[in-house]
Amino acid sequence: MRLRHVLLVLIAERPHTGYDVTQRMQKTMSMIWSAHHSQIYPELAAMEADGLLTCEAGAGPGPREKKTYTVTEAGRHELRIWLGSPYQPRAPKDELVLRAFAAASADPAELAAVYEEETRQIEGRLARYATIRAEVEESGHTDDPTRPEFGHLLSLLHGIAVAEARLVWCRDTVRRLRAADLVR
Amino acid sequence: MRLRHVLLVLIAERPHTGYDVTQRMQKTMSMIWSAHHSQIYPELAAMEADGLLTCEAGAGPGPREKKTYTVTEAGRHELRIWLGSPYQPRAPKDELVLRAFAAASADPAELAAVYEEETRQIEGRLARYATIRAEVEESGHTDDPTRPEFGHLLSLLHGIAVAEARLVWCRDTVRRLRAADLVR
DNA sequence: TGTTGCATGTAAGGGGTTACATGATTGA
DNA sequence: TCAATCATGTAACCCCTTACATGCAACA
Repeated sequence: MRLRHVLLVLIAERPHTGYDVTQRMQKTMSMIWSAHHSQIYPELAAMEADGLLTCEAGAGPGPREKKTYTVTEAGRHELRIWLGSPYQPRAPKDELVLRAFAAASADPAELAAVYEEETRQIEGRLARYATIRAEVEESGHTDDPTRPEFGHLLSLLHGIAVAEARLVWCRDTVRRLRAADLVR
Repeated sequence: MRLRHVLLVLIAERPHTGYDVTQRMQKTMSMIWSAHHSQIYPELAAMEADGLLTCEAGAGPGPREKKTYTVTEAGRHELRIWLGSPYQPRAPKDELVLRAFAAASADPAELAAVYEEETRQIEGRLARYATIRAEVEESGHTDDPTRPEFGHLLSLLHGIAVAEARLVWCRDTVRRLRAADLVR
């Protein structure tokens, strides 16, 4: 039931439609979580049935109604319980690291190219994070723990820290693989 | 088809039984990947059916035969193809970061306790990584790209780098949450 | 007139976790 | 005698991705 908590977090900030949630996941929230609308719409309906959300329906642009969801008191309670509960990490499943693990079965030059491309990707991501960070900090609410921006900055700082660590690792990996390729 | 590649990587090093693979995932490989035996046994059977593995069966300790799998030439080919193919990252889904994102809906002191516990967990993990690193480096094969230890060290260095970055972030997050709690 | 954005839904299938199930050997 | 280790399998269920499906409004 992890998506349920993601949806509670977002809708607790302010009311959202399923479409709004989908957009936020694809854009600003993409370094934390993502989900497809095909997963979001049924879950929102289930959460309403369970009393965590209420729904206000109105005329929509298409053939169906547009539904705006709001968190109920029961929903806020569930959210607080979850936020204080012990954290149980999932096993990391990282294909990039798996490939490094398998280096002995690879062509070093080919594998080095994969990590070189990844350094470029991470550099781009870091640039985007820097832009978002400037926007969030400009809001002036990042020291107020009752404001969403406080938490947004925290998660952004995580994204930046981990991306930087991976960037250094990727560069070192390219260097080691190139050295290995010369020896060969 | 991601588990398939993990199994190819491990069995390409040397023949494994399903039990061997399960053990390695739970122990030394846990920072890269993990899977339960209920997923591994059927996948090994499917890979044999697809010609990526061959299987040698003998008397086992229990009611069923013990099966040792070896990678075929087709399996090694598939592995090389995958290692050189473009990397497409999955969306990160990190509950710890999601909680930070939701800080505005949390009790700051309670949330700080969650991150304090996580710093302790990471410190323990880093100590275990250091032990494994010493063992791998002692083997003396970490500069030879044809040896499994070369790749093992690379992935271990990733685990260490990311764990250290997260540790710094966790400590900073505790500090920010405690400061917020005082203001409140 | 064709594409993008808004807005909501269903269906099929892949991947993963938890639980159920069996049974021999070794060591405390 | 009780627990752990070795060893393999199935079944139910949950979560997620990909693809199918509809239709209006605005803009180029």
